[in-house]
Amino acid sequence: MATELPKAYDAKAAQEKWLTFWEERGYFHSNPDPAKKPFTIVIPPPNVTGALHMGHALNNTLQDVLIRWRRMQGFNALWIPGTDHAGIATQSVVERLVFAQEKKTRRDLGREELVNRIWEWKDKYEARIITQLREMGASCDWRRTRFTLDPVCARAVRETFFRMFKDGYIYRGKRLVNWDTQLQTSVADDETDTVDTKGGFWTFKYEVDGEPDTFISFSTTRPETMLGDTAVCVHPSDERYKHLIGKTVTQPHTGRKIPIIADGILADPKLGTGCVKVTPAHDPNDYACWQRHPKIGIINILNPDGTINEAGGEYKGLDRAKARDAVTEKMKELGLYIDRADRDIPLKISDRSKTPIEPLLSDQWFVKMADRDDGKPGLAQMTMDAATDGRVKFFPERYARSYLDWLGEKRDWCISRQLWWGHRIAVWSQSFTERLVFNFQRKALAILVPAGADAAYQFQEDTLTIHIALRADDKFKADLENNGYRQSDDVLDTWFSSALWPHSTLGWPGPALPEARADRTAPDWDKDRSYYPTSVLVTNRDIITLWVARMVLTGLFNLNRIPFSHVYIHPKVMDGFGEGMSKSKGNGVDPLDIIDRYGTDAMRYGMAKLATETQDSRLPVSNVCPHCGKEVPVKQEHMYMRTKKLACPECKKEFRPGGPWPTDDPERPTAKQGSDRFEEGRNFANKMWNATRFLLMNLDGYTPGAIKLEELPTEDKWLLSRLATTTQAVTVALEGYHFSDVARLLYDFVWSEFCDWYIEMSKGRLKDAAARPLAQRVLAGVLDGILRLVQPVMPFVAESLWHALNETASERGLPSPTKAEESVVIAKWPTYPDAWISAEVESRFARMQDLVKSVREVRNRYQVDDKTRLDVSVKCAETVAADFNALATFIGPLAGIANLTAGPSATKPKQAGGIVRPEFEAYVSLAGLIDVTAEIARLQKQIADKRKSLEGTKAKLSNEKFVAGAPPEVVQQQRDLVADIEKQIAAMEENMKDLQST
RNA sequence: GGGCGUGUAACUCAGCGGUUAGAGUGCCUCCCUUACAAGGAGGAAGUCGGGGGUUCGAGUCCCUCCACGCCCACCA
Repeated sequence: MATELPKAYDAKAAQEKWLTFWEERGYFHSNPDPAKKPFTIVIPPPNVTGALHMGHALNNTLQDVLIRWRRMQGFNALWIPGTDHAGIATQSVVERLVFAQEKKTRRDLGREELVNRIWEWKDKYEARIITQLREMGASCDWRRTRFTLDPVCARAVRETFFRMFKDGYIYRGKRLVNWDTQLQTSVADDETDTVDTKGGFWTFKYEVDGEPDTFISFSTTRPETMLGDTAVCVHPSDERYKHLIGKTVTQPHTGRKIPIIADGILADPKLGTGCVKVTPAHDPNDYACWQRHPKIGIINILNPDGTINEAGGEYKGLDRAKARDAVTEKMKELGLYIDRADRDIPLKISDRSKTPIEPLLSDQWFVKMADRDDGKPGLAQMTMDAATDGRVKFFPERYARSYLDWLGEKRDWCISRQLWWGHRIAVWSQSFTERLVFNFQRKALAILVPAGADAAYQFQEDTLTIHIALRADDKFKADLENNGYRQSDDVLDTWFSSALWPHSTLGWPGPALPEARADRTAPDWDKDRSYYPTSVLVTNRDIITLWVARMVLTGLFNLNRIPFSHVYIHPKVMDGFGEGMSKSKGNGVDPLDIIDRYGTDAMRYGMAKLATETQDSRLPVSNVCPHCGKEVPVKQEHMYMRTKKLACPECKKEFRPGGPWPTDDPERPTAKQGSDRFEEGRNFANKMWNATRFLLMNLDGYTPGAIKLEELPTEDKWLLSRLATTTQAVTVALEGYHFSDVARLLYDFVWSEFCDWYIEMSKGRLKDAAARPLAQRVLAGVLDGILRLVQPVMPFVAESLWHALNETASERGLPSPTKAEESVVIAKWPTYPDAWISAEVESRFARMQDLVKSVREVRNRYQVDDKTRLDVSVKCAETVAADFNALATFIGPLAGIANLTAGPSATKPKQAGGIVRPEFEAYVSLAGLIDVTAEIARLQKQIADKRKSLEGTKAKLSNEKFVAGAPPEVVQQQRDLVADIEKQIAAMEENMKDLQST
């Protein structure tokens, strides 16, 4: 006797149970295995800044679907999890926290202490992220969990930096950074906000040297930068100024003679006066101009605190705002001031200090992307080639373009960051004030650094600095430090370590050095390299340039092999108003809210469903009232924490809208969020649960056995045809990363075909002792296939049902039964014979469905009693082919079914609705119950519609161009259609006559 | 400014040159029928953003306009 399942699927219980089960069995752990082809994915490591959001839920669900599917297909599937230290983001989160709690800045704490605090934070959030991933069902190999700052990754970073440094790909250069004058640090672009601010637009003039009364005028929004002007620039083809090019002007505040130059990129004749002052050290465009015209020079006028430095002469020490006034005043005195206009100017503000950013020139480390003339490959070109020659393929293809366009600029990559949280740059430097000393030290290096040491040097001529990079912390590091060399304070850009992720996680460069061995779970590159290159990278489009391109770059640089052959870019989850989700907007949704309310399987199904080819997808959410459970749709004003309380329209009690609230409020609980987009998945899981429940209740006396297709009843043949078709389609969809199709195909087959039709039809057979064994085998066999197909997307419900089924029917399957695996996770991905797919059977079945639907329609329209309903049903059933005798119990007990035949019909199931002949007769015989007038009107309209479509089709066929131009099968299709419509019209007209005669 | 993408039912989305444009949710009617009310049966609901064009044939391809989203650049 089968165990009876509870009435509804309990997602929570299943999740707990199977997570433990899977892990105990070690299904997700992978070891190199020469007998199996590897299928590898590395997770895009989530930042340890906080909790996972819906974007992660989407990203990880899709990866898990692929991994679980490939595992079933027999691949050696490995999914490597991990997290990213996310330099700036994490450091600033912790700095803010420390300041909020202790009123201490990072300077108060010091480097070591701050870094310790961040490690504590990291441990906490990493654990939380891993827990969340596990709860989403991610089948990662947890024993291989990596962190971009752990010893294994650190070693890869150090090695890569060293190699690039040694080969001259890494160099020291100048760069304008966003300088925060209050925090006295540089900040990344994404740590700044640009706001329109009221400002001025000043116009001044400089007098041309040697030509009294000849002036050249220009405009600026930042007059104080005149102190750092090193040129005045016009467009080379601008007739107004052509004659002045090559002459000089005297910068009045500093007395410097500066040239008038021509630069077609910087100067735009149509803007302002057509002439522009050039301040290379304090403006990105001017800086670029200087790079094109290095002889004009570059002068930094700012101290790190935002005051003017000695280059500003008499203005030295003034704050930049005061300097602005003073400089302007001076121009007025000299009669060189023209005017000032009010103007809204975009002002960059530091996110953290909320003070204006100053562009400031500083020394930074760069990776050179351009082509080289020494025979070594140019990194950008090399990386581009991998995509153009198809070694790396993008899905959808169009994203290759962002990758190529961006790399095509071959802009150098600034890799140093003035932060404390990250991989500290392993370069020891010393600057000298005298060239002689510099040259001497340079020669003496051979003595300082012993032969055979893994060290590389660079000599920076402009600052008389020697840079020494070390491959590891060798013994002589102390000697260096004793001789005045200091390790750089800077750390590497986070993307530098993420760029190595596909090979650093596998233990490259191996074998492990002592510091890496300290990590007991360290991978072994010698063996694990067989997982490289990985199979597919699953990520979103925002980081194609920042991350994807750089992984390809370092993969090629370090290993001369691409890191992955496919890049699948999935859509973004937007809020209900079409905007991207972000912390600052406060419109994010917590996946745990969704899991809690709908179950993990439902969340995963929902994620798969929205992963369509082209579109970003909106996720409108509701606040679920914490008091009564009422769903209150989220409005835009609820976000950004603008609405602090909401009253439930149902129970009138107050709560806070869901969102990232900094503190709890016992008076006003925060609502969890829900979204009806996950109901489909929840219902689907429950549907499968109940289909299995039904089967288990009808499995008494089950015996396994092979089936022969030709001996099966039509509905079985139909079901197997649909199963084989669906299985093929799902496999193809997975191969092409069409996750939405996967979800839809599964849903349609299981619900609309297996449950709605087949199970209903099987009920009669299950009561019939003779027919019962076969029906049981087919049901069990098909359900077996369904669970396998569903497992990658909805593993928890699949596993629950798999085990339930194993209890009574552990031997099952089609066409021949086999012993089921102990878990659906490791079951084989199904394949079925092509020969099962039969258009003829499907068409016959469709005809039957049409008839049944018509009867139902009539029944519904006229609320007839049971006796009459039976009459209609009988009448209908009599018209159905004998091989559908299973219908007996489906539409009503059957009496005297004759060998009536209904040939194949071109009608498809979805075209039901038109009333066809046989059952029409039946209900016409119920004349007393029918509203004849209404029915006639209805028919008339239907006939008119048909006529119209008939005419259209006929017109098409009488068009010579169509007959000649369209493909023959299309023409034939149209001819069939005409015949079909004519038949339908004839039937309806007959119906009409019948009706009129009543 | 450049690039990419999107406008299809009340909402969220499929549909990728060829029958009468589909699904889920929501809505309306009936049904607690021993798998499932998280269910069953049926129904209403769309000049496929506007305008041109190509084609025998256009949600589907081209042009253009209008809205929206994302990325990159720029705003002396």
